[in-house]
Amino acid sequence: MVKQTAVCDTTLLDYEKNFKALSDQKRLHILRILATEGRTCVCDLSELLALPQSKLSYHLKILLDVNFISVEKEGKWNYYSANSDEIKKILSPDLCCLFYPE
Amino acid sequence: MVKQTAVCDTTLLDYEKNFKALSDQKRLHILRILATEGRTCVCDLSELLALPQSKLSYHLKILLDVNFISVEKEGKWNYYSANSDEIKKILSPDLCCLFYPE
DNA sequence: TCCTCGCATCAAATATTCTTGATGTGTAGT
DNA sequence: ACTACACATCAAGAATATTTGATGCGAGGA
Repeated sequence: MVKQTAVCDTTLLDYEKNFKALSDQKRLHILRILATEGRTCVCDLSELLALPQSKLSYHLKILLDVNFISVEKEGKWNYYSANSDEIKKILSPDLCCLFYPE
Repeated sequence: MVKQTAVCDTTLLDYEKNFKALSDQKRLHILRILATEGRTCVCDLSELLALPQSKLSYHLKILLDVNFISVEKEGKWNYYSANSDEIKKILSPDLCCLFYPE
């Protein structure tokens, strides 16, 4: 047969980026902590995850870029939290225990 | 505070692997074709996706390893199909139009 | 103003993933 | 047995992603 499916590669590219952001244990762990603990500053995350600050920043940026998390800057501190609505758009409800709040 | 969340790293590792399998445009395209067209042999996939056979095999193996697809061998041909149940365990219903059959 | 802290960012080194072309294996036809 | 086909697998190189330590920058506090 060989019939071309209608393909919106832009969309697939977007999904690729989203899944890439999720395809790392550390980032999944970050998401879970943010989802369960709520707003958390980088220094606390760094301790909770036992990650050096610069590595953590690197991974936070990746999650930020796909809008799975967001930051609020207050004085010297940056507080991160999970955007559970965005996460729910992608992930099944079965994964709630891992990544969704409450 | 700094309180360690109960973490099952094995589980996170599994999810990492699942999402890694999804984090590639070509593999997402493969999944979509299998989901919409149903059982398809490698040679047809190769044409549909305009991928050389060896590259296609590489990506099929990755999807196979996480059980998002399965093979049936018949004579000279290998027919692949999407395991939509497995996919549904991971992905939100919103993504149905892209990846789920019927 | 000077110093410190919390964090982002950068560049270099390393690790992981993907591509490519060649080779191997099993099946079917002659 | 020989050949052709459908596909998997391998090894080497190319491309990407991650780690590491250093540096930079803004917000307070002294």
